[in-house]
Amino acid sequence: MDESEEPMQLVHLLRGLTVELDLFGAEFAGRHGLHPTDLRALIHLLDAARAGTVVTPGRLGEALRLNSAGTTGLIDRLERLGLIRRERDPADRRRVRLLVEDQAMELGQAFFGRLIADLVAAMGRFDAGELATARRFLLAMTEVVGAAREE
Amino acid sequence: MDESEEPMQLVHLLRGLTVELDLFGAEFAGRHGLHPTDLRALIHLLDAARAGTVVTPGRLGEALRLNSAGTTGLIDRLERLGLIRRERDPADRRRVRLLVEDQAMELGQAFFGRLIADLVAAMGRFDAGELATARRFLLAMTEVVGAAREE
DNA sequence: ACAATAATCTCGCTGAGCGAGAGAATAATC
DNA sequence: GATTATTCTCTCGCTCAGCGAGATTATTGT
Repeated sequence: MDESEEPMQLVHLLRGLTVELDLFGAEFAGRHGLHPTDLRALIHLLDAARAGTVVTPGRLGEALRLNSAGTTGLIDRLERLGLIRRERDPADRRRVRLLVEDQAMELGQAFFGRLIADLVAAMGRFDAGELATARRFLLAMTEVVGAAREE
Repeated sequence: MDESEEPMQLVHLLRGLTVELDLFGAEFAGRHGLHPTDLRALIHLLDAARAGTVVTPGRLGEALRLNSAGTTGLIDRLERLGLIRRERDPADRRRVRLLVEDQAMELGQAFFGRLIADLVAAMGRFDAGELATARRFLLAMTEVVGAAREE
């Protein structure tokens, strides 16, 4: 591993950025009585809600790599905090739908709002062509990591 | 939050990338009988080893946001796995130095090696100017997240 | 010598997540 | 249309990571 090469600098930057984001999330979670897993679940649920997708315990557990027992515990926790609600699916009554409460939206806003505003502001110092390059770069890196995950 | 804006796409890309990297790490850890925290500790120790820095339990715990009891447990685990070794500092004998074993280097190589090679290869499809832009971009984003962590 | 400070470890505990399997609803096969 | 197979969720008992409080050992200042 040659540290002097430019690509290695970029690899370290990528890693450093993910570390910072993780720490940011962990600290936010801690301040609000959540666990890192709870926050990840919340993010997933909010994304799904915005996309209009139905999330069931099974799907949530799969996304977070938890088994069914752990997933039940997670949902119990979030429900106890008043962030989500269980509701039987009337069509297929084996299923349970997970619905996010308004309080969860607000929490998500508190978490992301400020950070996103700051990130977008920082992006303002780049011109359109540079942002396009950054997007291409991030897409390429995401693709590589995704591919590496499939062995 | 307007999804159609280009900056928002970039924010989501950043988040998606960190998620992918986290999952990659978690899956690697699981396959090798490690916990996510163990892997993070290993990365920290390997970085320090390459930089020639002495790592003590106190410093490690601070970096990972663990208290002293949790840190002791973590070090016990890593030592039991033969990845690190404790050694009293002869200068200040209150201190313990954490030394990484060769096996840990190999594990780190197994973890990073392939992924880094793939990432660097993907960077080959960008010219020098584009890579410089990507670096500036990542630096700017890292700075914003870091600043946000300090309230 | 004798506090005061620093670094690490021990003890007891809480709780997240796992494995195994139960319970309830739906789908498939005869 | 009864019986078996399948799907989704939940319960139970357990393990172990990490916490709070405090003990232990080493160093530094007066």
